[in-house]
Amino acid sequence: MRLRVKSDIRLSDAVYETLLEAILRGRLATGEVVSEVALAQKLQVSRTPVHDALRQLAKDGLVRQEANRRAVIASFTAEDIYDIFEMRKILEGEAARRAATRIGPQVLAELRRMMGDLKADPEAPNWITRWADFDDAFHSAIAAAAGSPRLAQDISRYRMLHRGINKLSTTVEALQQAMAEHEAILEALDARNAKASHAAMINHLQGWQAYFVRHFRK
Amino acid sequence: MRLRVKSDIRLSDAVYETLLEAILRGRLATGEVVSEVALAQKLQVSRTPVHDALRQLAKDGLVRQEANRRAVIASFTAEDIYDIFEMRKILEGEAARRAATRIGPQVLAELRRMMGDLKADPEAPNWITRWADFDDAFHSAIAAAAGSPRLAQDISRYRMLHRGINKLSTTVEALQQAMAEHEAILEALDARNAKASHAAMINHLQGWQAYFVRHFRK
DNA sequence: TTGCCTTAAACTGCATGCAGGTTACCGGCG
DNA sequence: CGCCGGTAACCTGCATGCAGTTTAAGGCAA
Repeated sequence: MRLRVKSDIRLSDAVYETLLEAILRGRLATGEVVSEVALAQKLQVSRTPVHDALRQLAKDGLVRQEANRRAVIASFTAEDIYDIFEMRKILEGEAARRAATRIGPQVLAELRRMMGDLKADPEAPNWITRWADFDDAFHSAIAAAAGSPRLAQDISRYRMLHRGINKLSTTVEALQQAMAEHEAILEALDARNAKASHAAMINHLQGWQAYFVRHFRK
Repeated sequence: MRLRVKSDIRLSDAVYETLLEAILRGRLATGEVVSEVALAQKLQVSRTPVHDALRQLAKDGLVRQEANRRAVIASFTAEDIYDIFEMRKILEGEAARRAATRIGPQVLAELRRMMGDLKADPEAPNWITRWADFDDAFHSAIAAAAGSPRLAQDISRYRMLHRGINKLSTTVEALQQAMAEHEAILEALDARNAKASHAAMINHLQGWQAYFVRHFRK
């Protein structure tokens, strides 16, 4: 692990970003215990900014940190996963509803283009990575288009939590299924149909929710 | 201001609680700049736990804290207030919907009792304080009854933000109006009518949203 | 007076030392 | 062989010193 200093002024922010990415990419496994001292050594900083960063991550729900004990990368029960998806359905469902009458045509076109590329080349070697990028762009764009900064931020938080636990290997079939659901959402947005957009998004997330809860293994 | 040491192990948690309460009670005004040094002296602790607490509050959105600058108690624009209520409508509306088929009769009865007490004695000297307690119990109970820990937590966060900016003196008339709306929600819950509960909650918050945005003064 | 510039005081972020509390290893006992 | 207890290493939370930045006060010019 290596410190990534973007344009952060505070060292503690850089540490936060670094640890966040490490967790989301699975380089820090769920349930793993990490000590401030060890992280500080790895990142070549003192314990202070590491301590700060861990407290921020604890507030995000990505780390559990009890007093006087080392931090533990959060692990989730099946109930947690279910609950996180419940929140995504509430928040992203509402975002889709609002985005239907607000999302810009050029954003829509860009999403269509990305999806078309993916569908056109299902055998590409980095297909899954590209799909993840598309998924990210797709959900972020809808969240942003809803026009509420706090809604977008909360959606981002729950998608982050989701990625933090996304260790199970999703099959290509599941992704193809998700793709079809994305397409349905895009169509509803294109038609500026708020109700249909809402329903399509809920349906999409419900499918993933069932999939994740079913394939959940500690 | 005085440090309240509940059963917190960490000093920084105690400082967090203390500052949180100070902000929510208006003892730290919005826009006020506070220095870690000054707070540390007031609370008789070193700067370290104060620093920690301020970063947590920043993550809650109650404090703005740029690098190398003193912390500023968050102030909100009219758009912020509108946005916070949008989130409350989304989250608490959904909570009411779910609570309709889940809330326990004894909880419902307790809420009814509190409301009855308030209605019976509208001239009590501490009526407004008691109303605030009731409002808190009311919304918290519904949030809890929805059965999603994360939904409850997010609702709590936005209600906290709301209280943080609730500096304008609400009139007794407005509270009476809110009381009637609460009654409507209770009736819908009592009837186990999810749709009506949802609508009543949204209606209630919409009323407050309009009220707050209208009476907003920097 | 008003505005600007200089400069000293004040403040934050980070490193580090210390005082507890926690963890883990190891030997002894059952 | 497993379990327990003691002890030593380790770790966290807090205090404090330092370096670099921000803030604010005072003086000078217009």
